[in-house]
Amino acid sequence: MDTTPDGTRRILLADCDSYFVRCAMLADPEGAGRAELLIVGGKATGRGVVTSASYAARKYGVHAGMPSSQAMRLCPGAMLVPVPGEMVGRKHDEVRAVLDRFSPVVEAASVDEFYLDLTGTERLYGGEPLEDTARRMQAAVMDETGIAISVGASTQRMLAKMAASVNKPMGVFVVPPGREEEFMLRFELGDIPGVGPAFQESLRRRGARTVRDIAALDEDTLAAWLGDSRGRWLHAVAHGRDPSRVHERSPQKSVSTERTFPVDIDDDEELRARLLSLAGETGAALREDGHRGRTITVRVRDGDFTDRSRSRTVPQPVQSDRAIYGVALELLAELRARRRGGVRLLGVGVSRLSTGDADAPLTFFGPDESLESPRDRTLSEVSDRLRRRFGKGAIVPGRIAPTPPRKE
DNA sequence: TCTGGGGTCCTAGGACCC
DNA sequence: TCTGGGGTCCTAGGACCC
Repeated sequence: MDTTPDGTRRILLADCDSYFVRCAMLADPEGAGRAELLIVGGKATGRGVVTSASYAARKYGVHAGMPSSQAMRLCPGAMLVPVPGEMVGRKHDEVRAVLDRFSPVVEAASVDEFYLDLTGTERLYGGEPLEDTARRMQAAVMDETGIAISVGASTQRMLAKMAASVNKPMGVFVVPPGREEEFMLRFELGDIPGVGPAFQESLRRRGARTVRDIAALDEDTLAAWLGDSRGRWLHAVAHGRDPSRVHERSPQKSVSTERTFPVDIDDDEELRARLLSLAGETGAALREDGHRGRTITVRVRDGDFTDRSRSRTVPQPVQSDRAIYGVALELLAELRARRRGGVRLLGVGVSRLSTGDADAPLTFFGPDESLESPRDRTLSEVSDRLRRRFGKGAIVPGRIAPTPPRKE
Protein backbone atom coordinates (compact mmCIF):
# COMPACT_ATOMS: atom_id res chain seq x y z
CA MET A 1 0.00 0.00 0.00
CA ASP A 2 2.90 2.33 0.72
CA THR A 3 4.06 2.07 -2.87
CA THR A 4 0.70 3.15 -4.28
CA PRO A 5 1.21 6.28 -6.37
CA ASP A 6 -0.81 9.18 -4.98
CA GLY A 7 -2.47 9.69 -8.32
CA THR A 8 -4.36 6.41 -8.11
CA ARG A 9 -5.56 6.60 -4.54
CA ARG A 10 -9.28 6.58 -3.78
CA ILE A 11 -9.86 8.53 -0.58
CA LEU A 12 -13.32 9.38 0.69
CA LEU A 13 -14.44 11.71 3.43
CA ALA A 14 -17.86 11.09 4.98
CA ASP A 15 -19.00 14.18 6.87
CA CYS A 16 -22.21 14.13 8.91
CA ASP A 17 -24.60 16.97 8.03
CA SER A 18 -25.48 19.25 11.00
CA TYR A 19 -24.60 16.33 13.21
CA PHE A 20 -25.37 17.77 16.65
CA VAL A 21 -28.75 19.09 15.52
CA ARG A 22 -29.64 15.69 14.11
CA CYS A 23 -28.56 13.94 17.31
CA ALA A 24 -30.62 16.34 19.42
CA MET A 25 -33.67 15.58 17.29
CA LEU A 26 -33.16 11.83 17.60
CA ALA A 27 -32.65 12.13 21.36
CA ASP A 28 -35.93 14.01 21.83
CA PRO A 29 -38.28 13.26 18.92
CA GLU A 30 -41.33 14.92 20.50
CA GLY A 31 -39.56 18.15 21.47
CA ALA A 32 -36.39 19.06 19.58
CA GLY A 33 -37.41 16.58 16.87
CA ARG A 34 -40.31 18.84 15.94
CA ALA A 35 -38.57 22.18 16.23
CA GLU A 36 -37.70 23.66 12.90
CA LEU A 37 -35.66 26.41 14.49
CA LEU A 38 -33.25 24.43 16.64
CA ILE A 39 -30.02 25.56 18.27
CA VAL A 40 -27.71 23.14 20.07
CA GLY A 41 -25.28 24.20 22.80
CA GLY A 42 -24.97 26.96 25.36
CA LYS A 43 -27.59 28.75 27.41
CA ALA A 44 -30.13 31.39 26.43
CA THR A 45 -28.74 33.66 29.12
CA GLY A 46 -25.30 33.44 30.64
CA ARG A 47 -22.14 32.10 29.03
CA GLY A 48 -21.97 29.60 26.23
CA VAL A 49 -21.73 29.28 22.47
CA VAL A 50 -23.66 27.56 19.69
CA THR A 51 -22.32 24.13 18.73
CA SER A 52 -24.67 23.68 15.78
CA ALA A 53 -27.88 25.13 14.39
CA SER A 54 -30.58 23.80 12.06
CA TYR A 55 -30.49 25.08 8.47
CA ALA A 56 -33.67 27.07 9.18
CA ALA A 57 -32.01 28.79 12.16
CA ARG A 58 -28.88 29.50 10.11
CA LYS A 59 -31.02 31.66 7.82
CA TYR A 60 -31.32 34.08 10.75
CA GLY A 61 -27.55 34.41 10.86
CA VAL A 62 -27.00 31.87 13.62
CA HIS A 63 -23.82 29.82 13.29
CA ALA A 64 -21.51 27.58 15.30
CA GLY A 65 -19.22 29.43 17.70
CA MET A 66 -21.59 32.37 18.16
CA PRO A 67 -22.54 33.23 21.76
CA SER A 68 -25.90 31.56 22.36
CA SER A 69 -27.36 34.67 23.96
CA GLN A 70 -26.70 36.48 20.70
CA ALA A 71 -28.14 33.58 18.71
CA MET A 72 -31.38 33.76 20.68
CA ARG A 73 -31.61 37.46 20.02
CA LEU A 74 -31.22 36.87 16.28
CA CYS A 75 -33.68 34.00 16.26
CA PRO A 76 -36.03 34.45 19.24
CA GLY A 77 -38.40 31.66 18.23
CA ALA A 78 -35.70 29.00 18.31
CA MET A 79 -35.56 26.09 20.72
CA LEU A 80 -32.22 25.85 22.51
CA VAL A 81 -31.03 22.48 23.82
CA PRO A 82 -27.78 21.26 25.38
CA VAL A 83 -25.40 19.00 23.45
CA PRO A 84 -26.91 15.48 23.57
CA GLY A 85 -23.69 13.83 24.63
CA GLU A 86 -24.85 10.24 24.83
CA MET A 87 -26.59 10.27 21.44
CA VAL A 88 -23.53 11.92 19.86
CA GLY A 89 -21.36 9.01 21.02
CA ARG A 90 -23.89 6.33 20.10
CA LYS A 91 -24.54 7.59 16.56
CA HIS A 92 -20.79 7.96 16.00
CA ASP A 93 -20.36 4.24 16.66
CA GLU A 94 -23.35 3.33 14.49
CA VAL A 95 -22.16 5.39 11.51
CA ARG A 96 -18.70 3.92 11.81
CA ALA A 97 -20.09 0.39 11.84
CA VAL A 98 -21.80 1.04 8.50
CA LEU A 99 -18.69 2.62 6.98
CA ASP A 100 -16.54 -0.30 8.12
CA ARG A 101 -18.42 -2.45 5.62
CA PHE A 102 -17.27 -0.24 2.76
CA SER A 103 -13.55 -0.15 3.48
CA PRO A 104 -10.98 -1.95 5.58
CA VAL A 105 -9.36 1.40 6.38
CA VAL A 106 -11.64 3.82 8.22
CA GLU A 107 -10.29 6.71 10.27
CA ALA A 108 -12.55 8.71 12.58
CA ALA A 109 -11.04 12.18 12.20
CA SER A 110 -13.54 13.66 14.65
CA VAL A 111 -16.90 12.82 16.14
CA ASP A 112 -18.68 13.51 12.83
CA GLU A 113 -16.05 12.92 10.12
CA PHE A 114 -14.60 9.69 8.74
CA TYR A 115 -11.92 9.08 6.15
CA LEU A 116 -12.02 5.91 4.08
CA ASP A 117 -9.26 4.63 1.83
CA LEU A 118 -10.65 2.49 -0.98
CA THR A 119 -7.36 2.26 -2.85
CA GLY A 120 -6.96 -1.18 -4.38
CA THR A 121 -10.64 -2.09 -4.06
CA GLU A 122 -11.56 -1.43 -7.69
CA ARG A 123 -12.02 -5.10 -8.51
CA LEU A 124 -13.85 -5.75 -5.26
CA TYR A 125 -16.33 -3.09 -6.33
CA GLY A 126 -16.52 -4.50 -9.87
CA GLY A 127 -15.41 -1.23 -11.40
CA GLU A 128 -18.31 0.71 -9.86
CA PRO A 129 -17.77 4.46 -10.28
CA LEU A 130 -16.72 6.11 -7.02
CA GLU A 131 -19.72 8.38 -7.16
CA ASP A 132 -22.08 5.39 -7.13
CA THR A 133 -20.22 3.84 -4.20
CA ALA A 134 -20.56 7.12 -2.33
CA ARG A 135 -24.30 7.24 -3.02
CA ARG A 136 -24.77 3.70 -1.74
CA MET A 137 -22.78 4.57 1.36
CA GLN A 138 -24.91 7.62 1.97
CA ALA A 139 -28.13 5.62 1.61
CA ALA A 140 -26.92 2.86 3.92
CA VAL A 141 -25.89 5.32 6.64
CA MET A 142 -29.20 7.18 6.42
CA ASP A 143 -31.20 3.97 6.38
CA GLU A 144 -29.47 2.34 9.33
CA THR A 145 -28.67 5.32 11.56
CA GLY A 146 -30.92 8.23 10.56
CA ILE A 147 -27.84 10.39 9.99
CA ALA A 148 -27.32 12.30 6.73
CA ILE A 149 -23.79 12.44 5.37
CA SER A 150 -22.04 14.31 2.59
CA VAL A 151 -19.22 12.53 0.81
CA GLY A 152 -16.17 13.92 -0.92
CA ALA A 153 -13.65 11.87 -2.89
CA SER A 154 -10.21 12.50 -4.34
CA THR A 155 -6.78 11.01 -4.84
CA GLN A 156 -5.63 13.47 -2.14
CA ARG A 157 -6.79 13.43 1.46
CA MET A 158 -7.28 17.16 1.94
CA LEU A 159 -9.19 17.45 -1.33
CA ALA A 160 -11.60 14.70 -0.30
CA LYS A 161 -12.45 16.79 2.74
CA MET A 162 -12.91 19.96 0.75
CA ALA A 163 -15.00 18.12 -1.82
CA ALA A 164 -17.40 16.99 0.90
CA SER A 165 -18.26 20.60 1.66
CA VAL A 166 -19.16 21.45 -1.94
CA ASN A 167 -22.71 20.08 -2.09
CA LYS A 168 -23.86 19.95 1.52
CA PRO A 169 -26.22 18.57 2.75
CA MET A 170 -26.50 15.02 1.37
CA GLY A 171 -23.95 15.92 -1.27
CA VAL A 172 -21.53 13.77 -3.21
CA PHE A 173 -18.59 15.29 -5.04
CA VAL A 174 -15.79 13.36 -6.69
CA VAL A 175 -12.71 15.24 -7.84
CA PRO A 176 -11.72 13.54 -11.10
CA PRO A 177 -8.14 12.21 -10.93
CA GLY A 178 -5.85 14.62 -12.74
CA ARG A 179 -8.09 17.59 -12.05
CA GLU A 180 -6.93 18.25 -8.49
CA GLU A 181 -5.16 21.51 -9.23
CA GLU A 182 -8.10 22.88 -11.14
CA PHE A 183 -10.51 21.88 -8.36
CA MET A 184 -8.59 23.93 -5.80
CA LEU A 185 -8.85 27.16 -7.79
CA ARG A 186 -12.46 27.75 -6.73
CA PHE A 187 -11.56 28.21 -3.05
CA GLU A 188 -10.59 31.09 -0.84
CA LEU A 189 -7.61 30.49 1.41
CA GLY A 190 -9.83 30.44 4.50
CA ASP A 191 -11.66 27.42 3.07
CA ILE A 192 -8.52 25.31 3.51
CA PRO A 193 -8.54 23.40 6.80
CA GLY A 194 -5.51 24.63 8.72
CA VAL A 195 -5.78 28.18 7.41
CA GLY A 196 -7.50 29.98 10.28
CA PRO A 197 -8.14 33.66 10.95
CA ALA A 198 -4.54 34.53 11.94
CA PHE A 199 -2.94 32.73 8.98
CA GLN A 200 -5.51 34.26 6.63
CA GLU A 201 -4.76 37.73 7.90
CA SER A 202 -1.02 37.33 7.40
CA LEU A 203 -1.66 36.15 3.83
CA ARG A 204 -4.12 38.96 3.19
CA ARG A 205 -1.51 41.52 4.22
CA ARG A 206 0.63 40.15 1.40
CA GLY A 207 -2.23 40.49 -1.02
CA ALA A 208 -3.29 36.85 -1.16
CA ARG A 209 -6.92 36.02 -0.57
CA THR A 210 -7.66 33.08 -2.85
CA VAL A 211 -6.00 29.80 -3.78
CA ARG A 212 -5.52 31.29 -7.24
CA ASP A 213 -3.39 34.07 -5.71
CA ILE A 214 -1.15 31.53 -4.01
CA ALA A 215 -0.95 29.08 -6.90
CA ALA A 216 0.72 31.82 -8.95
CA LEU A 217 3.67 31.98 -6.52
CA ASP A 218 6.64 29.66 -6.44
CA GLU A 219 7.48 27.45 -3.48
CA ASP A 220 10.58 29.35 -2.37
CA THR A 221 8.70 32.64 -2.19
CA LEU A 222 6.09 31.06 0.05
CA ALA A 223 8.76 29.44 2.19
CA ALA A 224 10.42 32.84 2.62
CA TRP A 225 7.09 34.45 3.54
CA LEU A 226 5.67 31.86 5.88
CA GLY A 227 8.60 29.77 7.04
CA ASP A 228 9.78 26.57 5.50
CA SER A 229 7.23 24.06 6.69
CA ARG A 230 4.09 26.19 6.39
CA GLY A 231 5.20 27.71 3.11
CA ARG A 232 5.85 24.38 1.43
CA TRP A 233 2.68 22.91 2.87
CA LEU A 234 0.52 25.73 1.50
CA HIS A 235 2.23 25.51 -1.88
CA ALA A 236 1.48 21.80 -2.14
CA VAL A 237 -2.15 22.17 -1.06
CA ALA A 238 -2.74 25.09 -3.42
CA HIS A 239 -1.62 22.82 -6.25
CA GLY A 240 -3.91 20.02 -5.13
CA ARG A 241 -1.36 17.84 -3.42
CA ASP A 242 -1.72 16.32 0.04
CA PRO A 243 0.27 13.14 0.48
CA SER A 244 -0.97 12.38 4.01
CA ARG A 245 -2.47 8.96 4.43
CA VAL A 246 -5.61 7.59 5.98
CA HIS A 247 -4.64 5.74 9.13
CA GLU A 248 -5.85 4.60 12.49
CA ARG A 249 -6.06 7.35 15.04
CA SER A 250 -2.82 7.69 16.97
CA PRO A 251 -3.05 7.16 20.72
CA GLN A 252 -4.37 9.97 22.86
CA LYS A 253 -1.80 12.45 24.14
CA SER A 254 -3.62 14.37 26.85
CA VAL A 255 -6.74 14.43 29.02
CA SER A 256 -8.25 17.59 30.40
CA THR A 257 -11.32 19.13 31.98
CA GLU A 258 -12.09 22.81 32.07
CA ARG A 259 -15.03 24.93 33.09
CA THR A 260 -16.19 28.45 32.42
CA PHE A 261 -17.99 29.84 35.45
CA PRO A 262 -21.32 31.68 35.22
CA VAL A 263 -19.58 34.62 36.92
CA ASP A 264 -15.87 35.21 37.42
CA ILE A 265 -14.43 33.83 40.66
CA ASP A 266 -11.91 35.82 42.66
CA ASP A 267 -12.04 33.95 45.95
CA ASP A 268 -9.04 31.62 46.46
CA GLU A 269 -10.96 29.23 48.66
CA GLU A 270 -13.63 28.79 46.04
CA LEU A 271 -11.06 28.41 43.26
CA ARG A 272 -9.40 25.61 45.21
CA ALA A 273 -12.76 23.89 45.64
CA ARG A 274 -13.36 24.10 41.87
CA LEU A 275 -9.85 22.84 41.23
CA LEU A 276 -10.54 19.81 43.41
CA SER A 277 -13.56 18.69 41.41
CA LEU A 278 -11.82 19.38 38.09
CA ALA A 279 -8.84 17.29 39.22
CA GLY A 280 -11.26 14.51 40.15
CA GLU A 281 -12.99 14.60 36.77
CA THR A 282 -9.68 14.60 34.91
CA GLY A 283 -8.37 11.74 37.05
CA ALA A 284 -11.50 9.67 36.44
CA ALA A 285 -11.24 10.21 32.66
CA LEU A 286 -7.55 9.34 32.76
CA ARG A 287 -8.11 6.07 34.62
CA GLU A 288 -11.08 5.16 32.48
CA ASP A 289 -8.75 4.96 29.49
CA GLY A 290 -6.14 3.07 31.51
CA HIS A 291 -3.72 5.97 31.38
CA ARG A 292 -1.22 7.58 33.68
CA GLY A 293 0.57 10.84 33.05
CA ARG A 294 3.65 12.79 34.02
CA THR A 295 2.77 16.40 33.25
CA ILE A 296 0.03 18.26 35.14
CA THR A 297 -1.22 21.54 33.69
CA VAL A 298 -3.48 24.14 35.25
CA ARG A 299 -5.09 26.62 32.93
CA VAL A 300 -6.70 29.91 33.83
CA ARG A 301 -8.63 32.37 31.73
CA ASP A 302 -8.74 35.75 33.44
CA GLY A 303 -11.76 38.01 33.39
CA ASP A 304 -10.23 39.98 30.50
CA PHE A 305 -9.87 36.79 28.43
CA THR A 306 -6.15 36.40 28.95
CA ASP A 307 -5.18 32.72 28.91
CA ARG A 308 -2.40 31.61 31.22
CA SER A 309 -1.13 28.19 32.11
CA ARG A 310 1.41 26.56 34.30
CA SER A 311 2.59 22.97 34.11
CA ARG A 312 4.93 20.64 35.91
CA THR A 313 6.42 17.32 34.91
CA VAL A 314 6.90 14.83 37.73
CA PRO A 315 9.49 12.01 37.69
CA GLN A 316 6.97 9.16 37.60
CA PRO A 317 3.57 8.91 35.95
CA VAL A 318 0.58 9.39 38.26
CA GLN A 319 -3.09 8.54 38.02
CA SER A 320 -4.71 9.28 41.39
CA ASP A 321 -6.92 12.25 42.17
CA ARG A 322 -4.73 13.18 45.11
CA ALA A 323 -1.51 13.31 43.12
CA ILE A 324 -3.10 15.37 40.37
CA TYR A 325 -4.75 17.73 42.83
CA GLY A 326 -1.60 18.07 44.91
CA VAL A 327 0.44 19.33 41.97
CA ALA A 328 -2.44 21.37 40.54
CA LEU A 329 -2.85 23.21 43.83
CA GLU A 330 0.73 24.44 43.73
CA LEU A 331 0.42 25.46 40.09
CA LEU A 332 -2.76 27.41 40.82
CA ALA A 333 -1.00 29.22 43.67
CA GLU A 334 1.80 30.21 41.26
CA LEU A 335 -0.68 31.49 38.71
CA ARG A 336 -2.51 33.49 41.37
CA ALA A 337 0.74 34.90 42.72
CA ARG A 338 1.61 36.23 39.29
CA ARG A 339 -1.74 37.84 38.67
CA ARG A 340 -4.82 38.14 40.82
CA GLY A 341 -8.36 39.12 39.85
CA GLY A 342 -11.49 37.35 38.66
CA VAL A 343 -11.09 33.99 36.97
CA ARG A 344 -13.42 33.19 34.12
CA LEU A 345 -12.26 29.65 33.35
CA LEU A 346 -10.28 27.04 35.22
CA GLY A 347 -8.92 23.79 33.82
CA VAL A 348 -6.83 20.78 34.83
CA GLY A 349 -5.01 18.60 32.31
CA VAL A 350 -2.66 15.63 32.31
CA SER A 351 -0.24 14.84 29.47
CA ARG A 352 2.85 12.78 28.66
CA LEU A 353 0.62 9.77 29.00
CA SER A 354 1.60 6.17 29.35
CA THR A 355 -0.24 2.96 29.96
CA GLY A 356 0.80 0.12 32.21
CA ASP A 357 1.13 -0.95 35.77
CA ALA A 358 1.55 1.93 38.18
CA ASP A 359 2.62 -0.40 40.98
CA ALA A 360 5.70 -1.64 39.18
CA PRO A 361 8.84 -0.05 40.61
CA LEU A 362 10.44 2.16 38.01
CA THR A 363 13.76 2.75 39.67
CA PHE A 364 16.08 0.84 41.92
CA PHE A 365 14.63 2.68 44.87
CA GLY A 366 11.04 2.17 43.78
CA PRO A 367 8.47 4.88 43.10
CA ASP A 368 8.53 8.01 45.20
CA GLU A 369 5.43 7.43 47.29
CA SER A 370 5.18 10.93 48.64
CA LEU A 371 3.66 11.99 45.32
CA GLU A 372 1.36 8.99 44.91
CA SER A 373 1.14 5.97 47.18
CA PRO A 374 -0.61 2.65 46.49
CA ARG A 375 -3.26 3.85 48.90
CA ASP A 376 -3.95 6.91 46.73
CA ARG A 377 -4.47 4.67 43.74
CA THR A 378 -6.78 2.38 45.67
CA LEU A 379 -8.86 5.33 46.86
CA SER A 380 -9.26 6.54 43.30
CA GLU A 381 -10.26 3.09 42.10
CA VAL A 382 -12.91 2.87 44.80
CA SER A 383 -14.38 6.20 43.81
CA ASP A 384 -14.34 5.10 40.14
CA ARG A 385 -16.36 2.01 41.04
CA LEU A 386 -18.89 4.03 43.01
CA ARG A 387 -19.19 6.48 40.17
CA ARG A 388 -19.80 3.68 37.69
CA ARG A 389 -22.39 2.11 39.92
CA PHE A 390 -24.30 5.10 41.21
CA GLY A 391 -23.58 7.77 38.64
CA LYS A 392 -21.44 10.87 38.58
CA GLY A 393 -23.27 12.54 41.48
CA ALA A 394 -22.27 9.75 43.84
CA ILE A 395 -18.88 11.21 44.61
CA VAL A 396 -18.87 14.65 46.05
CA PRO A 397 -15.32 15.88 46.31
CA GLY A 398 -14.49 16.38 49.94
CA ARG A 399 -11.24 17.47 51.43
CA ILE A 400 -8.09 15.91 50.14
CA ALA A 401 -4.88 16.55 52.00
CA PRO A 402 -3.35 19.38 49.97
CA THR A 403 0.19 18.31 50.73
CA PRO A 404 1.25 14.70 50.56
CA PRO A 405 1.91 13.19 54.00
CA ARG A 406 5.63 12.61 54.36
CA LYS A 407 7.11 9.56 55.92
CA GLU A 408 10.25 10.61 57.67
C1' DT B 1 -23.34 41.54 22.85
C1' DC B 2 -19.78 38.79 23.73
C1' DT B 3 -16.39 34.96 23.28
C1' DG B 4 -17.55 26.49 25.28
C1' DG B 5 -14.93 22.28 25.78
C1' DG B 6 -12.04 18.74 24.20
C1' DG B 7 -8.22 18.04 21.77
C1' DT B 8 -3.59 18.41 18.37
C1' DC B 9 0.44 20.57 16.65
C1' DC B 10 4.03 24.15 16.33
C1' DT B 11 7.44 27.49 18.00
C1' DA B 12 10.79 29.66 20.86
C1' DG B 13 13.76 29.77 24.58
C1' DG B 14 16.30 27.88 28.54
C1' DA B 15 18.67 24.08 31.00
C1' DC B 16 21.69 20.53 30.63
C1' DC B 17 24.79 17.13 28.58
C1' DC B 18 28.30 15.55 25.35
C1' DT C 1 40.24 32.33 29.32
C1' DC C 2 37.37 31.80 25.58
C1' DT C 3 34.60 29.33 22.28
C1' DG C 4 31.68 25.92 19.50
C1' DG C 5 27.54 23.01 18.02
C1' DG C 6 23.88 19.48 18.56
C1' DG C 7 20.44 16.81 20.94
C1' DT C 8 16.95 16.19 24.45
C1' DC C 9 13.77 17.60 27.82
C1' DC C 10 10.82 20.93 29.57
C1' DT C 11 7.72 25.19 29.82
C1' DA C 12 4.56 28.77 28.00
C1' DG C 13 1.89 30.50 24.59
C1' DG C 14 -0.69 30.45 20.41
C1' DA C 15 -3.13 28.77 16.19
C1' DC C 16 -6.30 25.69 14.78
C1' DC C 17 -10.06 21.94 14.39
C1' DC C 18 -14.82 20.15 15.34
